[in-house]
Amino acid sequence: MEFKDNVPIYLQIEQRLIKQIVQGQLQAGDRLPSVRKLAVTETVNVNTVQRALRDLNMQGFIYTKRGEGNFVTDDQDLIADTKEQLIKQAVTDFLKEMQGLGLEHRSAQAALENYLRKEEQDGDSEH
Amino acid sequence: MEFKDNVPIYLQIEQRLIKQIVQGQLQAGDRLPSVRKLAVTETVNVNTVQRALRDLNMQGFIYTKRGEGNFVTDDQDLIADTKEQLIKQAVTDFLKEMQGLGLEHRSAQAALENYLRKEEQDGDSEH
Amino acid sequence: MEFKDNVPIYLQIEQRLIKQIVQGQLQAGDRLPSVRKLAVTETVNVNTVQRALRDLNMQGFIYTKRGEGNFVTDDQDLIADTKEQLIKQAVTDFLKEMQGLGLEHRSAQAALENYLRKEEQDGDSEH
Amino acid sequence: MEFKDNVPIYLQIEQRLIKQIVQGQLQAGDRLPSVRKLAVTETVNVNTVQRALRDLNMQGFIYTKRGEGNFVTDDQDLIADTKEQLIKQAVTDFLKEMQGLGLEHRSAQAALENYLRKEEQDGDSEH
DNA sequence: GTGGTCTAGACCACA
DNA sequence: GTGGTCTAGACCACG
Repeated sequence: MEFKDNVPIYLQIEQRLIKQIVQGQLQAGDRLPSVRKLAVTETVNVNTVQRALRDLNMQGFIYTKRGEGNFVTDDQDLIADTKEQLIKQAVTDFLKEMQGLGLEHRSAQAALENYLRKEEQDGDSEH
Repeated sequence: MEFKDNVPIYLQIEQRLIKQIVQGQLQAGDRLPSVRKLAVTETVNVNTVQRALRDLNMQGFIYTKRGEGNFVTDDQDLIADTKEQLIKQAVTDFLKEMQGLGLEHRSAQAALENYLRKEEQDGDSEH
Repeated sequence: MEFKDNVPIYLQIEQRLIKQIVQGQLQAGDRLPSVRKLAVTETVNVNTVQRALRDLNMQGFIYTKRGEGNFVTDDQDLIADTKEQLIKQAVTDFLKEMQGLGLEHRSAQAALENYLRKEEQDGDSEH
Repeated sequence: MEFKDNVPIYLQIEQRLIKQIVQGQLQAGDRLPSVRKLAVTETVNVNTVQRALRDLNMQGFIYTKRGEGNFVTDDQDLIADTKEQLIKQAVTDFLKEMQGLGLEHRSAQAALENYLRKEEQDGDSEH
């Protein structure tokens, strides 16, 4: 049983940026905030941000123009593939969590459906 | 933005035990492993285990018989309520995660359905 | 015309280690000197060495065992491919340099042959 | 182990000019571009160019006519000797590089021959 | 301004 | 011991 398995900050930053790209919040070609700005908003050292961006660079998610900044890749396939993979991960994580609570896959699905139905009923009273 | 997700160890132990109860792995009236045994299997200090058990006691999940050990509560309602709550938590976590990937609730549900269909197809070839 | 194009130290370290692997001075499975030892022998900061090793790791040339050290990959294909590529690079660099001196490829080759013939004559008198 | 290969700029300029002379791009008796023109094309300070030319003067590669400019030497022997020396340097550099990759001299030669044969095959399909 | 490199020194986790 | 992460601050190169 492993306790305290701290995800490194630079990885957290990477993951957050990847999500923003995949989600469309950061569009292809968009310029990222400067390394120093990110360091401030994340309340983290400049080097830590740079390490994250360096990784994203090597993974193809962003590209760097020296003296100008970092930009989101135009490789739509990469973005689509990543999104698919992240979704699959979220699904399996959910199923595993539910299994830990004693619910098999189809039961987990039923619980989700049940939740959504209730939510929509409540939602109706809001508009 | 929170880094450093240092969930205290005793809380992690509590959560794990609660899941085992809710899931049925630990049945009502079952005796828990001794504090010392738990300390070993969790590779953790005895005091840490004791703190976890004290909390579970206060929350009603277990009760202590002096000289005999700790036992799972017989309060089926509490167990059921907790299970329901944990399931709800898992569902909302899942939906939130999928939303972070740009999928609204019904899309998230569709992705789950999609995953399960594929899984069952592949699973058929295995039996 | 670009002057002063300083190759970063960490890249120099990477290249030197790759050559040692390709050349066989570092064999598959060999343990590298520790990060701190390398930092001393290269008279360079620990972080700089770590950056080099991290890159080599991602490129597959070495793998890390936490708490034990860094080891040369067993992937003989990767080593062979890299060697081939480095040789090709050396050849094209040589041909380009000779071209800058007014020698076309076959003339460059002739100059090399000429040099080796003389060298062997001189070498004969040494044994 | 030397890092920081800061070859002085004026030396780089000298070497480039020498190559141009040896290669025949600058013929015996040709007038060099003016100091100011060179300073521009090399994106460098005028003084730096002047230092390079002074050196070349002392080495006999060029001579200065006051009020007219700098001219390439007519000393064909000097040019020929220099060329020979630069070629030898290139050859030994190549051999040393290949040795660093584990190839002895004759193996290096074989790799060169191998490269040229392939190149000529590919080249045939291009014309 | 931008990013890139490097250092010195700290603290953590694994074994 | 090992490697991994992070910081604070310096200096460089590009534009």
